[in-house]
Amino acid sequence: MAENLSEQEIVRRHSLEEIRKLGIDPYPADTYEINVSAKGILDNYEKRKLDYQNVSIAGRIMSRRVMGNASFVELQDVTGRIQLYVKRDEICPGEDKTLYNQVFKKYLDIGDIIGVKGYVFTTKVGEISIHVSELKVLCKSLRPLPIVKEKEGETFDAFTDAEQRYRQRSLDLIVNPGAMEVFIKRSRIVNSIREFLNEKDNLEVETPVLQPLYGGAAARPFKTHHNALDMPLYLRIANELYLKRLIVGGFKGVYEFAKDFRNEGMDRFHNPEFTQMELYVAYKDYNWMMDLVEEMVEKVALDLHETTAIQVGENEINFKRPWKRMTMFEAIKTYAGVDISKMDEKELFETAKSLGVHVDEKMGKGKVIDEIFGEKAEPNLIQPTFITDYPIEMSPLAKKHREHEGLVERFEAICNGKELCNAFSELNDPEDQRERFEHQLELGEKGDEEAMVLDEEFLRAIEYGMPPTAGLGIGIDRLVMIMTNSHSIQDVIFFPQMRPKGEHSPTLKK
RNA sequence: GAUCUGAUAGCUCAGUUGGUAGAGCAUCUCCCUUUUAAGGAGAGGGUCCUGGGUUCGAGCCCCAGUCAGAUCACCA
Repeated sequence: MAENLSEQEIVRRHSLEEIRKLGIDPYPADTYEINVSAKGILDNYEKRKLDYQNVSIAGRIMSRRVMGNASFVELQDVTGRIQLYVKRDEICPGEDKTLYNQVFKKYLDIGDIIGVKGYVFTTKVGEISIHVSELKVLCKSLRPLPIVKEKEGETFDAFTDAEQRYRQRSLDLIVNPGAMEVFIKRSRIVNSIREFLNEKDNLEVETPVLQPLYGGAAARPFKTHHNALDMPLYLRIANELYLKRLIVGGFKGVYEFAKDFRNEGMDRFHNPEFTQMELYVAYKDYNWMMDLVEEMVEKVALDLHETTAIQVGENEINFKRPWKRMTMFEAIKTYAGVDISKMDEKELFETAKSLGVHVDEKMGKGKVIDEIFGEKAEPNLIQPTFITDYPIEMSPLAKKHREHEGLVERFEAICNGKELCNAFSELNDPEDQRERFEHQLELGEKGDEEAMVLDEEFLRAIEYGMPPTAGLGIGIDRLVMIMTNSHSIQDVIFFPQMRPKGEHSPTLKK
């Protein structure tokens, strides 16, 4: 074991032992009372000096400048950093100078966690600091920390390696001042949505993650096994079919922030587990749902940024209501220059090929339309836009369009060239639903691995009768990416899935 | 899955035509009572991602692999 340790790790273990020998517990159990934050002091000290005569604060040592019998320390808490002025004769008022000379100077390191008490003052050079009168070791750190420094916006020795940041998120959060920001915003976005939906009298619910049949989306699932029941179970790819059963049961509006799992590729837009918020509201349709989505996302933007205009990459995106609305056919006509609304399957294939859109013989009519849209129209949709009325083949859970044959009452909101949410007037005709499932089974037999399976329990539920219902699924990770101008989904998920690597690979020990 | 790029000290990175492995910070030692990306001076620290190959000699060239990033394809 010991021979694997670096010099610095050995030194820190030695310091730990020395601290113990001096009778100091390097990992004390009792609470440390804190009455102030780093940011609080920096923001308010000038105005309210008297309030900072007896401060108590704890945090991590991020830098240290020892000047003999006086030292400067940067202490970091959750709000930021504050400088400490540690003077030997202040923390060691008697003859015994061990706490300063031994413990503080020799055995404490960058990365250790300490608690201090003292008063706030301004140094000669004008930096607001804490004059320390008491210092307590709260946690000894055994690994050296990357030292990131900043001056006038320039960063030195930044800990930027994306792989390291994702694999060691704790470290990322400690040393990169902006790292917490995105996750705090994520939490605020979720709160904002929850607040919005609760306000409108919807009920937050929880439905199974482990499902005997997976459904509600076109995707390949993760499969697992229940030992006692000796049966396969699937990690949910969506919770749609369960939430609709609750609507059958009589709830007016239900929603769930659901972790969904899809056994597919990973890239900057996809993580195998991701969060989706699904909402179902009885006696409403997709037009009503569009209004709701606009209102909700506008509120999220305002809650987060106090403006509806948000810079995302090179684009400024404005979520102010109302958003543009166009049918899928209109979008294709606008951006690809062809009117496909009256075309049969053969004409569609020819059109797709002439547009240079990748199609193959296995694709049905709906799939071809979707391909054309996805390649020609979607990337052009930067400002939030509702695309409505999708081909029926692609939407086995959506209600047939009240006017147009071959279409369903479905919309997606597209933003920055990517889908933001997906919604429809939910199919509540049980016989139609059964036929759609059967069609999916046929697709499955032809080798479509993402085809849905027939869920008899769900059919039984809607045979009792589900009121007309509007349903919505909105990708929370994607929304957070846009709202925080994050380039990759890995930047908005604390622990994105990574291939195990090296000696610390999480392997099962049996 | 495909293509391109990358992996060197705790961190950020250099490393020339193939010829003793480098810097800054961090660490260690000494000095120092208001410094600030780094107070001053000195010292130590390496599985050059892994495994083969070519060569008198490989961090560097060749082959295979691992992991990551970017782009593309599929999915939210």
